[in-house]
Amino acid sequence: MHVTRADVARMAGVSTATVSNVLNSSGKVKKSTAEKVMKAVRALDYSPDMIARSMSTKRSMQLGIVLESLSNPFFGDIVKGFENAANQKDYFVNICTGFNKLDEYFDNFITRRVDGVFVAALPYKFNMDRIYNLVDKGIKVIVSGNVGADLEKVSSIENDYCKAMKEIMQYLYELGHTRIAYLAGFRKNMPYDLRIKGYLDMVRELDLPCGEDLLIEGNYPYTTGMQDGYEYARDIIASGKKFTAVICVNDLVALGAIKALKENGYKVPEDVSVVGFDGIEFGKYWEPELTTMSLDKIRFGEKAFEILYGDMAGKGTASYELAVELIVRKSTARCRE
Amino acid sequence: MHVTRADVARMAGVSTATVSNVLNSSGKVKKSTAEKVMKAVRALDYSPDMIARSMSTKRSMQLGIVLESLSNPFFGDIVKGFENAANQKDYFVNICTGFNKLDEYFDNFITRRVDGVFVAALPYKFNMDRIYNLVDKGIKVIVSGNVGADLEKVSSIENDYCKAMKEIMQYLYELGHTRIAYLAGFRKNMPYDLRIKGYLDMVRELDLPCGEDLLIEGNYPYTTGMQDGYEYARDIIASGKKFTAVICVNDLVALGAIKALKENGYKVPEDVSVVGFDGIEFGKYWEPELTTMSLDKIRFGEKAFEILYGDMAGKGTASYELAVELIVRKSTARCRE
DNA sequence: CTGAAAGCGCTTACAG
DNA sequence: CTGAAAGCGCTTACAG
Repeated sequence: MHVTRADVARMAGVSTATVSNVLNSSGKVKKSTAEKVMKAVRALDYSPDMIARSMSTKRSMQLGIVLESLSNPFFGDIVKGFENAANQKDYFVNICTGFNKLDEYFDNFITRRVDGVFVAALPYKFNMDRIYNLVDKGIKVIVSGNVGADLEKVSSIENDYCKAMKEIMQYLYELGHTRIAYLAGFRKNMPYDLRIKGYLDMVRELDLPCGEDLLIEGNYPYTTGMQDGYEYARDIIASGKKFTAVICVNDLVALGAIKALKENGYKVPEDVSVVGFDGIEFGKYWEPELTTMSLDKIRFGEKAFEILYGDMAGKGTASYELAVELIVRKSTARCRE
Repeated sequence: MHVTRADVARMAGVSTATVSNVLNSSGKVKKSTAEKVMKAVRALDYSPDMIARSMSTKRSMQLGIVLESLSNPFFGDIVKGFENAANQKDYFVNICTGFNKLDEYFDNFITRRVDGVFVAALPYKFNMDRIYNLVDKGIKVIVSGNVGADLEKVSSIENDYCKAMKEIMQYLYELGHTRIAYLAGFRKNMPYDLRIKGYLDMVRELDLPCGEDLLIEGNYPYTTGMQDGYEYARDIIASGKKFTAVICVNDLVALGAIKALKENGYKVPEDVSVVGFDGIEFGKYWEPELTTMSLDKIRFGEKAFEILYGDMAGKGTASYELAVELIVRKSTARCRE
């Protein structure tokens, strides 16, 4: 049979309240009593029922993390960082990865009484009102991706992508590149990618001859895998536009783009320099090794949890911006001519 | 305030039992009553409390999936397949990714009353007794990785790696290769990788001149990422052993190995052919494109859930073997000489 | 077809 | 320092 607190209490000759008190180490139980209780716990191989516990405490000790895909190791690392940090504090994390059913997840969060959720999905996938609805129900949330969320209600964690992009542009410019393409993955009017803003700002600031002509927008559903990079690069080559450098919205896109470039007779970096974002491990082994704007993905996940934890502990929402770092490898070089 | 079944019942002018009956669509409620109830549900924006529900039903509708890492997209895809299938049946899945704290997870599964768990971690990481302990507590489990588990107690899902390996060997042999190395990642005496068995069998069957000399064992902690592949390949090159083909325990290792090979002046596939396992997307974009023994990772995750679901539904344990398929690309070629 | 009531296994003031 | 009791929000026989 299933052993409960009552069994333990009976064996130890105390009340269930006392068992609770020792198990939750409230410190208000005499040492000798506590020992009796622990002995019974061990003897019966008793393990507390978290569900019953949640029922009383109104805290499920469950978190949700929602993201579209795990095919990009970038997200895998973020999940890992988040989950490990959460676990340290006795939270379990539910992974929610779906491309088309985010709404269902939000309903589930409410009905399952999760304590908090980390939304790392593409923002165009959901409605901010759904998020606020969670908050109204007492669920803390942290978002990522420049959703333009009300920071009184939800926390946020971002990378300084605008600055990062400017840094890349500056770097490329100093290498002599002026015809710099950007494989953006998203569309210009989508507000959540500050990379686009950084790019456009620099095009103007540096007075680049290409203007906005080399900003290659993405197409619905805006996936950003290797295949997409391959296709975007193939398209821009086919268009006949001239360029000597291409920045990509992430490393996967960059890797796919390099493939297309090579197939079409371009040498990387001799003919065209390529830069990615994310700093996934693969880039280091690519040929040529990928120059990338890297960030600490594990740390990103950990930090997201910390902020969420703070909010759950009553400290209120917070926002944070992670540092990114340009890692120069072999896919970029001085512009020839 | 938080709205409960009692509120709904009051508004609809029925008992809470009736509300339950319509919400669980037991079909024993008059249509007109059900409509009254649903109207109240909507009016109050009521959502059921799964925790309270679990409390009565003794089912948490939570699953666990444990794996070491998400850095390899191979696992990301498996998680995705598993999670999506689980979600279809109203299960939430807890992701448990830790390299060193598997035991904690097992305790948590019990205390949190998960209904089932999918253990996709390296078997040397845990003790089978811990798994059986879960089963004794009523938690269904499915394992992967040839743990030599008692199939009366737990389900299993495997790939036919032994056969797959033999197929690769045969393929390479027909291409004229006889000095075929295997970067095994694990040690020979570890029982859970049937690839090793397949390799050794074929070495004998084909009467290969290398004997066991080209079986390169892994070192603790037996990680199998690109860095590892890079190092294993570097080591075998340094050893001076002659080989014309190398099979790798997974694609990541293969990709790292190719990098090391190239750096040391070997051309792939002209000088040495390389084959991986898994069929992750990256291989397709590599240079050269990677020949690999591929399997449907999403399907793998889905199938694992199906089996677990069957067990949870009382159908008992089951075991399943997934088909794998050799995808020949550009990293393998006829042996010259 | 519907309702009263017991029960699921905890926690937490409150009394003593 | 310890215990009796109410409460958390559901489900499920069982009566009617």
